[in-house]
Amino acid sequence: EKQPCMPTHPQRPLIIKTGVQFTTKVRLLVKLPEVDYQLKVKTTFDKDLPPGRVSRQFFILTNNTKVMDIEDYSNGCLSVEFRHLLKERKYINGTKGNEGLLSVTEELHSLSFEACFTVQGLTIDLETCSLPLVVISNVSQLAGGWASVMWYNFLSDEPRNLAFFGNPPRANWSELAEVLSWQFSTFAGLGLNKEQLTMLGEKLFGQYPSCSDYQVSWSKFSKENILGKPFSFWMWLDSILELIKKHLLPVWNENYIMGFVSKEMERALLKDREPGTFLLRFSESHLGGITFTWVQHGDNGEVKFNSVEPYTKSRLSALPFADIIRDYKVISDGVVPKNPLKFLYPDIPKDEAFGRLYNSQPSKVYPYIASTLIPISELRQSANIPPPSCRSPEPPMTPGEFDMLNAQLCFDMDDMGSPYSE
Amino acid sequence: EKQPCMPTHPQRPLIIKTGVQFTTKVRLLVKLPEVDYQLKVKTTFDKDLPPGRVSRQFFILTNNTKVMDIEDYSNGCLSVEFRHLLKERKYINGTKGNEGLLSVTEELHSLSFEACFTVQGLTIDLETCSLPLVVISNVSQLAGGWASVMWYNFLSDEPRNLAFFGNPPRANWSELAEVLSWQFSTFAGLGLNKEQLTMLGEKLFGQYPSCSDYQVSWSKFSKENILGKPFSFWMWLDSILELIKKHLLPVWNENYIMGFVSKEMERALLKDREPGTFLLRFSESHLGGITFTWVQHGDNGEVKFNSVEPYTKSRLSALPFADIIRDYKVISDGVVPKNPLKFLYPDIPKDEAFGRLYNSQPSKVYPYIASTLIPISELRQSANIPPPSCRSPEPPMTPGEFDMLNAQLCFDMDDMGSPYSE
DNA sequence: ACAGTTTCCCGTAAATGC
DNA sequence: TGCATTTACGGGAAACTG
Repeated sequence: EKQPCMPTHPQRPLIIKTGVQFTTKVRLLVKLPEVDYQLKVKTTFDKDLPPGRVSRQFFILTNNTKVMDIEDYSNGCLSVEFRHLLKERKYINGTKGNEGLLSVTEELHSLSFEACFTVQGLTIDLETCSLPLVVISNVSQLAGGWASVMWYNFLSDEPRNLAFFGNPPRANWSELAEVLSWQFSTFAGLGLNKEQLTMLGEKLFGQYPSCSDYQVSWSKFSKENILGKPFSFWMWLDSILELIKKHLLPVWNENYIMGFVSKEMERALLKDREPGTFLLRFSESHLGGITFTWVQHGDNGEVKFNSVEPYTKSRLSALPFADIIRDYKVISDGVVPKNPLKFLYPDIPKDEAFGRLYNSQPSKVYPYIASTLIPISELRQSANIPPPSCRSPEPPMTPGEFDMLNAQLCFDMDDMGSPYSE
Repeated sequence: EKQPCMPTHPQRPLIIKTGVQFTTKVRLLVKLPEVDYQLKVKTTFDKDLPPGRVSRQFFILTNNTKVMDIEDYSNGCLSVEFRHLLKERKYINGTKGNEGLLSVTEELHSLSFEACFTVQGLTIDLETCSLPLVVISNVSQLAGGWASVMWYNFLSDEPRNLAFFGNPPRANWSELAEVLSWQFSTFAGLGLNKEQLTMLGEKLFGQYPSCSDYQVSWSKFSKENILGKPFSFWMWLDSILELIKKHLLPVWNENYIMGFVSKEMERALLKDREPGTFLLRFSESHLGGITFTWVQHGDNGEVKFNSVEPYTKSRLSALPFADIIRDYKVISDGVVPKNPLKFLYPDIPKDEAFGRLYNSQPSKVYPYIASTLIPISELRQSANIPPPSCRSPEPPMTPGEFDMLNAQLCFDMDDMGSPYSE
């Protein structure tokens, strides 16, 4: 009869941050005969939690009951706004079993809603509760929390299995890929295409043929670090989502960022292209970085590839990415600097692609001389040697432009709060 | 017998921000005969405030009494740490008189400390209170609050005149100048010299001969906007202090920033200098900006001056100022870009002055090509016309290098809390 | 010592009050 | 409506805590 849902961090529901206010909506689905009846709803955090399961205990700071008025009732929806959830004592719960191995973002909580009313001499108790919630204390934990929320709602059909991460199930890659693409389409506006997802699959499984029924463990997805890197697969992917959201939105949505391409594939794609052809790719070695790679021909006709040092959020907040592409210059030994970027892969003239996205105009600040920042690379001969062993022949592949899936995803997080009622 | 003082915001004592913890120290100056006596000290905010004088009322959130233990007592100093001061109801105090004209940063408060103890059958009550305090709710009010604290402690000899800003006295320019110089020396490390102070005086009084006994009103100092500008004199000066503190500290302390020079003076200084001689000056038109002006010779031998668009904190956090000076380039119509900055005024070769301060080295990020941001100006002929009417002859003046006062200032804010005892 | 977690709090943006 | 003031909270960093 009631439907709870949990918007908190925009676009990342079911995550609550301590000290930050959050809102809850509860909807009464039955029509009450008495219209002027005032329904009091009480909200409790972690109402009847199995003790010893959770190591942190929280409570709601503000008044936890609210009256559902007639006007609220008219649209059948009661909205309650709470402020500030605060941490209390910690259970030192024995650290036995794998409980102790759970991180805070794997610890699931819930909100309970209770109401009681009398109709025609009949006393009716209503109770419902939210989907599992993750409680964080700093935005730095948001990515980890969101991984949990995704994994739970993607792989569990139980409404409230707070012990889910004691033994989390694996995901089929083909289904996980859909979830990841959907992340990009809701978070950034445009999902991932087949090639991009293939590259992500290879990051998880290695260079196997794209057999799509591998399984991914929760640990591999978001807990273990990628081999040789100090971050997990999801942390890496989320850093890219954040980068897109804050600094690359228009470029991403114009579908100009190939983004997920292995270096080998990148070279295979570029090698037969016009010199000055470039593509945009996310850094695999650092969190939240984007680089461009362009192809050029050396003096004796051999093909050379160059990639700039990836741009991170701090650089991009000094200079928008489209302007970097417009203004980027390579200077070598006193020659007039030139922009090596001519065609966005496969063959779109740079200004045709990015023209509309250029931002910074020279400001008119009379009597001063306007000044802009120009990203510049000094290219000495020695800096331009191709890496030792990367001339292995690449498997041929149809380059082709991106054609996005735009699949109608049946899994829609906006509805996550409503799959059941009591 | 007790001395209260008030460190809160580092370097800006006597300002308390709501929601941010602050500490108070109270010292007992008499030696008590009974050594093992425990002294309880109670702290009250705005204990006996004349009602109707203050429009906001605050209270201390945490436990406001603390015991002074023997070990605390051994160094004669009790330190109490409080958390979070919160705003309560506002007096709507009639808005009569000029009370209504006071801004929050002019509203003075105080902390009272009380203790009671019995020695040899004699009951002794102790009470003391702090110097006037300013309560702010956001760092954006810090500059305004600090102006008040300075003005009060500089011009009032009363320990606790909370109505001070109902009719604040004027300051003698010669004394105010010392306070301002002292601000730079405590805040940034190096004070202001005579020439710099003269320029500041002219900003306040106009182009009069440097008669040093003008008086500055409180309003002119920090309330009224500078003619034609959307900020007051102190707001402007404080924005520069902040800029120095965050982005220019080494350059400032090396005494390389002339900073406060009128444009006329600047031209007079530069006009006979070697082409490529430049000086560093703070923007007068915008808050927290620094620019450099260099002299060059035109085709037909005439002297030309150029200034870049001032660099503000956002630009400087993308690129340190010394690196900007090192890398700055002017490009005009396809010519190889050149750095026009050669000698720091009067004649120090640029790299000799700034060499030690250069930061960013091309990062080694194999296999990527390192990339840096270069500040660049495109100089077309049309952009280089001297402003309409600024060729009036300048009064001659000895240029000379900076020789700082380094005056031993007798007014030391660190001791502000201790000038009286009960 | 150290890593996971929380607290602290500046500084921008938005909301609120007058 | 505009300005003054407060609140909100992201994000970097320090502090905490087992």
